[in-house]
Amino acid sequence: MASIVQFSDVTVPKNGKARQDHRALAQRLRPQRESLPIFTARSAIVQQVRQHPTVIVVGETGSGKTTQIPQYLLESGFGTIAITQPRRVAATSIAKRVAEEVGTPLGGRVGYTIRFEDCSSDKTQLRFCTDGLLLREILSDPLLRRYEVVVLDEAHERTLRTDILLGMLKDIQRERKRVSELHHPSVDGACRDHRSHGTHVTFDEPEEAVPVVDSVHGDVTGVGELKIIVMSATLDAERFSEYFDSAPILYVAGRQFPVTTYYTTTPQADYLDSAHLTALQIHTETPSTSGDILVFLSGQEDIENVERLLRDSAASLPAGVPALLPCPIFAALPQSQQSLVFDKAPEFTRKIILATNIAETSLTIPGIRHVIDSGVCKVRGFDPRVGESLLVEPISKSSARQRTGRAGREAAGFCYRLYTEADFAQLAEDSVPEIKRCQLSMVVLQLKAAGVADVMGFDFMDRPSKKALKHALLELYALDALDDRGELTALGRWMSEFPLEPSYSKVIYASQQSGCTREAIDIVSLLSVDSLFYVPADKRDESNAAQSVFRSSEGDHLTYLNLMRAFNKVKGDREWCQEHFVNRRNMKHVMDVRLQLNRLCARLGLDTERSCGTDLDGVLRCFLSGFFHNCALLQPDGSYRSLSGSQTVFVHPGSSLFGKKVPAVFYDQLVFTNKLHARAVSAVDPLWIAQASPKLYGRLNTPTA
DNA sequence: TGTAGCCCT
Repeated sequence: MASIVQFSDVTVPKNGKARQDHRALAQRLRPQRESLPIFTARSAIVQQVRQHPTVIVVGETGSGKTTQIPQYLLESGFGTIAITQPRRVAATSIAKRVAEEVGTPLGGRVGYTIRFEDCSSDKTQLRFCTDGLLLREILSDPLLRRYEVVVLDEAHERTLRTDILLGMLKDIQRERKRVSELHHPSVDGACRDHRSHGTHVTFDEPEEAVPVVDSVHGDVTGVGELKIIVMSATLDAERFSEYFDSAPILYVAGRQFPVTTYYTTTPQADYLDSAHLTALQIHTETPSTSGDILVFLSGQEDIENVERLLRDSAASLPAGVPALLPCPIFAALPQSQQSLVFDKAPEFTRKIILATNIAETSLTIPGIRHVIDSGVCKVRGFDPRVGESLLVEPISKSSARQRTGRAGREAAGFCYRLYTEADFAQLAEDSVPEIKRCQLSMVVLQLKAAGVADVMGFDFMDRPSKKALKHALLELYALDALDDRGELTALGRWMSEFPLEPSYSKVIYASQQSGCTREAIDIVSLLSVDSLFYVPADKRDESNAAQSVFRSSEGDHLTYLNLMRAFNKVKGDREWCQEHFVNRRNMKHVMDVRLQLNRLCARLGLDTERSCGTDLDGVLRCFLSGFFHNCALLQPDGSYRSLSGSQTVFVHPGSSLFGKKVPAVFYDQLVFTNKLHARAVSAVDPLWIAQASPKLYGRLNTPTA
């Protein structure tokens, strides 16, 4: 019997050559692995993980903690390990590197799983995944029993998903400890000691073992304890340690080159002007061989303004000064233009990269030796009373340090902060965690579905405001996802299966009765990206004309549907997208979401082909059953006033209803920038709104006179 | 009348 396992390791004749190649590469990479600063701490790290349920690891960039610690655990006999990353590219690229170092093909012992892409197998022992994916895994496997260790990387970023994971993993760890003791009642310290010292003795299941069934987690037979490793790049590790019952903190040295930091002597009135002048000064006073310049700005508008200033200056540089090449980069920029940042500049030319926060963590641009930090960024905010906002705010100290560090990746560098040292001292130590500044309806639904009955009492590392939690509970109640005792309804359970905000899954639910599931899934998919079009600042009229072919007089939802139909007709042709200013990468994402939703709906027994044909009013009514709280009515003065908040809202200039006057609209989202802007807006009959939510607008149904 | 930081399922 046991020989089956041994054979599978030896007899793979076809891949024999490939396996040798993998091993040879791993051998070649070995000296490099062993020269990493973290290598000397190898046995200390493993020992700490054996001795403690949770360990905090603090390591600077280049310490190798992300690639090495999982391997150390694997080599020491730990079972299956999940390592989470906040970003998809990080999960895939790190998995590739680690597979090379381990010497096995990707998807074998080392693999990754992200949405739409699973490169793992039942052999996979090191699984790199996104934090959001592990969160969803909890819904189908509430104790994460397939993992012996979970490593939470980049925890200092405190993304929404990291924070929920922190709380849920803490719960799971406690629960697994409880059930593993339940399952081995006769064995006290001795057995656990054995396990925790990692002599990797595996115990056979006791013969008399009967399945242990738990009301929330199902059969919990044979569940061992869960090890948690929290990895952070900043020194705020004490908070993680406190949260995990005084977990030990391990510090690992990094490989960052020194960066000289300069401040302005006086506060700057206009950071765009200062950024432009500072970049010019660096460019003219240092040789272009001393590295490229990276400028951090708040958004697209800033970037386009500084780009214009630089282009003007570039035309009149003194003789003998090399050329300069401004390279903008932000998330909404099409991929083809984004990639210019990574291209080598022509000879005697220096790149000046103008970036948003995207260059702070999401991507690393090679060749940077000078950083200019404006000290600001755009921050998403949420207040149940005001709604969402997106405003320019000062960054935190840790964010400033992160930006500075971007100058010292390859050699010693320089950072120019466009604010005074006194202003720096005034900055908050860390940015406010996302969980305290976003809508929580999806978080609450997920927690409820994972069996957390008392959401208000959940052990958050940073607690969102009571007001925000109550707002989410009320919204879920209005959507019929929770009953009047706050318990998950059958519909709420059904909605939690969807990787969507609850409003959208409600729309899909409602579409069954209206007979427009196909249109509902299409439009929900289309709304899953920030922007379907890319409009360059200097081509607004041109793009307006090109996009008018999709425009529906009823609004954006049906306009988007027209776009998808046209996109499918030309099979997503690259040139067609360019001609119509359609963001092809985002459309690709839309089509991936659509496929996933179609499969999920089919699994849940929905007829995904049910279409309403040309009766598109039914589609809009269907959307109201999820968006009745996002409605506005036309006022006598021609403005729109939101129904639930009584605030004046403005139709976004990019909307097909911009400048039009209709009696009532609903919108996908409301964001305050300089004004309250409604994005993705459609016209509806005011009567439909009242009918969509008797709970919220019930009184509107009864005549008052 | 005038415009969207970043990321995830």
